[in-house]
Amino acid sequence: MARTQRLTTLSDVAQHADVSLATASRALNPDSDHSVNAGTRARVLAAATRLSYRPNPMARALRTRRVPTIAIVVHDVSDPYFAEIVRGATRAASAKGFLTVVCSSDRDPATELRYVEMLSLSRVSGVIFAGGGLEEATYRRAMRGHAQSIAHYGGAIVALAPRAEQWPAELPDNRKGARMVTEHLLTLGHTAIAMISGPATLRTSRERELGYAEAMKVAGAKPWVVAADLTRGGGAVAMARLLADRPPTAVFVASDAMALGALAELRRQGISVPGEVSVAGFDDIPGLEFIHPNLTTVRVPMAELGAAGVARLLGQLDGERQITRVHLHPVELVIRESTGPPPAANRKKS
Amino acid sequence: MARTQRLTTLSDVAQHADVSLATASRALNPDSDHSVNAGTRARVLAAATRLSYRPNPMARALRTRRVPTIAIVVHDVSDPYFAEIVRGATRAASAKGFLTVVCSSDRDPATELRYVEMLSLSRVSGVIFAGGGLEEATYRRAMRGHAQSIAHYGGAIVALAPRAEQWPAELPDNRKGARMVTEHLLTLGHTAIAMISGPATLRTSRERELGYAEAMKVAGAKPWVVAADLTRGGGAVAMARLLADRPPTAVFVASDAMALGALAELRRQGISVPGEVSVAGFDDIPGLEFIHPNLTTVRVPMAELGAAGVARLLGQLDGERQITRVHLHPVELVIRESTGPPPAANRKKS
DNA sequence: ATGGACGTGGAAATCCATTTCCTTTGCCCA
DNA sequence: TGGGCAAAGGAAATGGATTTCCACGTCCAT
Repeated sequence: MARTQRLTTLSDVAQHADVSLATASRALNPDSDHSVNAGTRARVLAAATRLSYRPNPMARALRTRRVPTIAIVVHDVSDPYFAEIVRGATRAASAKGFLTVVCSSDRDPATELRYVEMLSLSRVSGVIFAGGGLEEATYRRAMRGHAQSIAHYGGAIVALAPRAEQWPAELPDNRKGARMVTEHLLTLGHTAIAMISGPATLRTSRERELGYAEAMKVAGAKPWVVAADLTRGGGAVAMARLLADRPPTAVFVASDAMALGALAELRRQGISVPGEVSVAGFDDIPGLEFIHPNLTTVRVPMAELGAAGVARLLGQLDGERQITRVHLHPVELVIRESTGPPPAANRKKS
Repeated sequence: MARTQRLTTLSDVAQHADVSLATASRALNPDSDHSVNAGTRARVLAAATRLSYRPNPMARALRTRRVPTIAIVVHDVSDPYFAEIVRGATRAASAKGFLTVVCSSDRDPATELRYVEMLSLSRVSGVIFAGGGLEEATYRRAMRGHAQSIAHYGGAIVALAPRAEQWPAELPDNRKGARMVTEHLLTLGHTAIAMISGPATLRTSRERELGYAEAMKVAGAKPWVVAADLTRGGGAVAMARLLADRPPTAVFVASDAMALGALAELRRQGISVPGEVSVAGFDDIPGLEFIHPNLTTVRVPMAELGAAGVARLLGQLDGERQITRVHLHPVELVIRESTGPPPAANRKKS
């Protein structure tokens, strides 16, 4: 097709600067332990600029056995939670000269495994797992195999959600966040507080349930958890189920996506929020201030999580010593409009 | 850190199969025009399997000057419109054994240009531009340079939004969609129909404005366009501006993101939708059915656009003949709750 | 019988930057 | 003044696959 034109190589630069290949390389990579005379370096740099030299990433990758690319595996790029993480990660990565490949498994474990194998074969510098993994034996075995081969060639792995695999991790403080938001509801006077949680197989769900249960226990209130799909639709279905049963005065929803669905279902049934039922979410995805009522939630620093994952990964590659396996990122309660005191009738009871 | 262990190389395979390096390579890549004896090939294949040989992608990339990855450049991964496109593209790409790198410029032209240069140096197989470009001279010159070097090494380029550069493109039928939605509002009886459009520098905005203007002209109504940032916040600001001026009875907003902001502003001011003002969006981003009122909009097949972009790109790489430079994808009017007849007072007037 | 085509295999060049080893030079100190 | 050492430069090996060029043998046609 299009004729491939020869770009300027290091040896062109070396010739123009009248030095050897080795010296040219060293002049351009000052990190090396081999020093270069200031004058010589200046000559090389000048030649490089003049010829607008760009090192060939493939040659460099072949020699250094490292691709300047990191991968990020998510359940769904279209989910704002993951999208934000990706945003933070790509920004941090590109600042360090790394490209980011995004692999979206669409919540299918087989797809995820296929991706990870592909990544391991491509010898990416590292893989960031933004979402949780399954506990299932086949999945875990396959994943362990891939993780091992990644480790074999010197690739790094970082998780941004709690996982069975004991990988280095940058995690939001799920448990504390759940406790905080539940305490907020309790303080408002609620006692019939239900929780809509994610799938039981996900550790993130379990951590958030734990925080909720702790706060409820301290207050002497009875926990009441419904599991749902981690999507808007899942939230709507779960809320319908709660309402059909014995309507709570407050609902803690384990993710904002689900909370949006729950809110929609409440409106569909003409139930006022927070007048009759208070709703709180988790994550603080962007745009919550544009929906009605503005959702009370727990802010998870998603973009920061992504950036921290990249930093951690790069640190590992540089052979930095790992002090702790898990870094916990603080979360913050954001009180907006969707939570308020329970209706008078209920308050009397308590 | 982790000692990088030597993996089996092609020369290991060649030794075990007792053939030369060249023969081993040819046996494993049957596409070559150099034939290999069936028996010999079997020996090589057996050895490869036995040693669980995997070709080193870096070495291969260095030699063939091509990496099996395609890049997709977006304005903002967190924007649902782009997220959907990315979803469609990555899925299609991975089905063909390609990885996808996502580059999010965060709406900064300089960042975008940096990315594109990086991509061109990395010799990615192709680049998909999901968003529009600027008209500004400096930007266009730089972009032309990068595009040329991509073409030089045989990389492909595809656009998913109208751009000044005459690249092969898979585009939504913006003009028709805008016309359709405007006609819908006119049919409902509106005449004071304002449009909140995106930045004038974006061709997508201009195409949508064109469709709107056409429909308005046919109906003998006066067009009235306000430009805004292509974000929720931008939509809110623009709506506030419209309301402060001379409130229209209907507003066509050129993107759902902006429409969400506009809707929020209307609610903030206590204006009922569609009772007092009708609102229609564009794109049909996912989740619209969970916001209130459900937004009338124009469905753009975003994921399909992404997939079509990948298919087009791969076709180019295979040297397929391009019949037409631009493929137009049909859009569809989706009437939901946010549009209705104008209030009685206004209807009398008309 | 000879020239040419074709099928099959190998040696070596190639892609291009990084990194070993050396060698040379200059300086300091004993 | 000679030994030791550091600084600075270069030649060549290295990473691993693809591809070019060449050689050899076989078979068909002239």
